[in-house]
Amino acid sequence: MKNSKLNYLNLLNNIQKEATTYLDGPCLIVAGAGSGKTKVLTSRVVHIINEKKAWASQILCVTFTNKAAREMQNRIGLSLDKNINSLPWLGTFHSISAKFLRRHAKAVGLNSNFTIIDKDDQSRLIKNICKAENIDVKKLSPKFILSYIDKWKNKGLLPQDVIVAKNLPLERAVLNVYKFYQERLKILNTCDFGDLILLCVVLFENNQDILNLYSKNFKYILVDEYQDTNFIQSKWLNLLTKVNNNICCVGDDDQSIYSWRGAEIKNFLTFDKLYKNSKIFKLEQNYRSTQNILSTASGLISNNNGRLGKKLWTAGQSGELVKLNCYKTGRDEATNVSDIIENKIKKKYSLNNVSILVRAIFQTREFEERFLKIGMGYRVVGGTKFYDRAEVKDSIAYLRIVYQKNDDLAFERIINVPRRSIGDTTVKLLHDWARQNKKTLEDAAFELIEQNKIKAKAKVSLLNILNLFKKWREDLKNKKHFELMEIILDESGYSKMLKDKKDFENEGRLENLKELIRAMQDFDNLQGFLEHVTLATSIDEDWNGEKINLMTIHASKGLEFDVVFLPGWEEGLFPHQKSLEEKGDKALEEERRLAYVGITRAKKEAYISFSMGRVYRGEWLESLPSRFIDELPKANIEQNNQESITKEDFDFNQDFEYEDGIESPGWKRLQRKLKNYE
DNA sequence: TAACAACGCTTTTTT
DNA sequence: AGCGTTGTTA
Repeated sequence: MKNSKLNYLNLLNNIQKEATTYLDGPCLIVAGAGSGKTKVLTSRVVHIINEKKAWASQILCVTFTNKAAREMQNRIGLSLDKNINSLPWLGTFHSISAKFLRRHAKAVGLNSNFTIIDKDDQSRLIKNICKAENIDVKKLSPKFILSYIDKWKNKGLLPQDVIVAKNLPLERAVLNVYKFYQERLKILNTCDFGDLILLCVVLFENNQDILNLYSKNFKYILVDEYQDTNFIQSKWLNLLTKVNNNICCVGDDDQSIYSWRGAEIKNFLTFDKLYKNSKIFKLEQNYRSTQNILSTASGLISNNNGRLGKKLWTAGQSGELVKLNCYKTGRDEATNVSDIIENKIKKKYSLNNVSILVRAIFQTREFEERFLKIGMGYRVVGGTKFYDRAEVKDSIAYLRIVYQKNDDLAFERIINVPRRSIGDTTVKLLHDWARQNKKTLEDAAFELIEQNKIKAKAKVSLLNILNLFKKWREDLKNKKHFELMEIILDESGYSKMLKDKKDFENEGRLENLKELIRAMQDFDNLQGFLEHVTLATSIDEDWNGEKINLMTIHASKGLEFDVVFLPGWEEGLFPHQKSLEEKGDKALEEERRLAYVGITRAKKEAYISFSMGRVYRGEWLESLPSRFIDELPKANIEQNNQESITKEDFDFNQDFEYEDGIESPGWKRLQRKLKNYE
């Protein structure tokens, strides 16, 4: 044990060691990209426990993604005694909040088995409200309403707290919907993402005893990615810090990229105002990237104003120059990137350590098409999530309604899937009654059947499915949750529906459901599983196999790769037009930080590229290189002559199919493969 | 109620 | 261009 104790401190540089061992009182660690912030955070936890300053259960550790949480959990587990291998209070803001709320649900008007709803459900609920209130969704779109609600929640405002100026009728209308929305959520015993955090704050503010319980318990609070917290999260933290005043926040102002989600960099920049006598540490030695990569990133970010300011340096090698390539079309870009990977990268690095980082997720498509064509393995991190697939969502909706009978959104989703002749008219009937009586759809169903208000055919099937719900709820008591899933899929006729419709896709759908049942076995109970489903991030998906990674730059935060490709550096795409239109200069700086995050993901090699035009929304658009390209320091960049790229394209005969002109290794391999099939 | 056509919106980023 | 929603017809 002595050994491990020495070990974790010896692995740190001086400033990291200071930051790790400074335990008492608030502190802010400004940690540049690749400066070992996760290492410091985990070492801190280990140090607190080793020094017997607190038990594992007295440490609250908040991260932004489940992946980050898991990684920390692993690292901490490795460095501690066998008998303490996990922190019960390590997780994302959302997962920890859910834990608080389940324990004290009654205090905020919920039942402890509340369900958490996602964007889809939110949207459906808003649509229902609009329908009932005769609001024209074309004039006031659910998306618009939701963005407002989100914004208000991030600022800690429930409907009664929102003040709208008289001359803003639109906002008043939205507020009106917000009121109904919150009311409905309560009746359905559900919360949305925003509620998880906001309701915790409400809980703590209205129940000093509960707040005291926790703020006394948490002797140490650690927060990762602090630059991306929003107002309500910062308040959440502040409340919990009340008794012990030991909060340690880690972050990097240059990596603040979530302002559109309500993140307030102000939290980070004014940390010392909120927490008096706080200590600030700056980690500036970078252990990740070569000097050239680092200088490129630094040069770029130096164009931003209002930075806290830090100078990243490395003791490592200067490495290769950062490559800057120009292509004629988006397709050329994809082709050439795949060729570079084939010719050079693949020989030196594992594909898992190669990543293509894009501004917007649709950009991955061009690359996917290329990789499919040449048979190169890839994974899209953050594309459609497994749990977003229709059949998976349907199955989960069954579980939800069984678990929690108030979940109207689940009820509505599956009541006529598979078809049971419970059509729109019947559902509307249920809706109207439920709304008038402030009850749920299931209550409405029972009541209206009683009153004989439902047509014979629908009535029979409705009774039938309601009985099944009842039976499954019984099953839940004495069967495993994944066994229940099989029973439901069988008895509801869902499996049969998929099997009967014999098209090619349904095979895959059945496979997905098998996978779903398998995935459920990783969880102890239904509640744990359902919570995972909604709070899981897209980044949580498979990391097995030798594959190139494709993802947005946002999704890449906190990750690192040997080689990074950054395509699509064109005005309008990066920096993105929409963001500039909405927020102007502020947005430009955030876009620049995004570029900075992208470059600093690279350990050994970085390739930046742009194309002179690409197909956008079905039509060809000429484009200009991104202004960020001009901001890259020339000394660290190798700019490739675009002539050599374009010439090749002019050479091949236009009569051929486009791809016939390509003689890349990947293309040749594909040809070989096709031959082998013949 | 299912099949099909017409329309219109999309693509910024996500816990 | 491609998808999902809405409207029309049998």
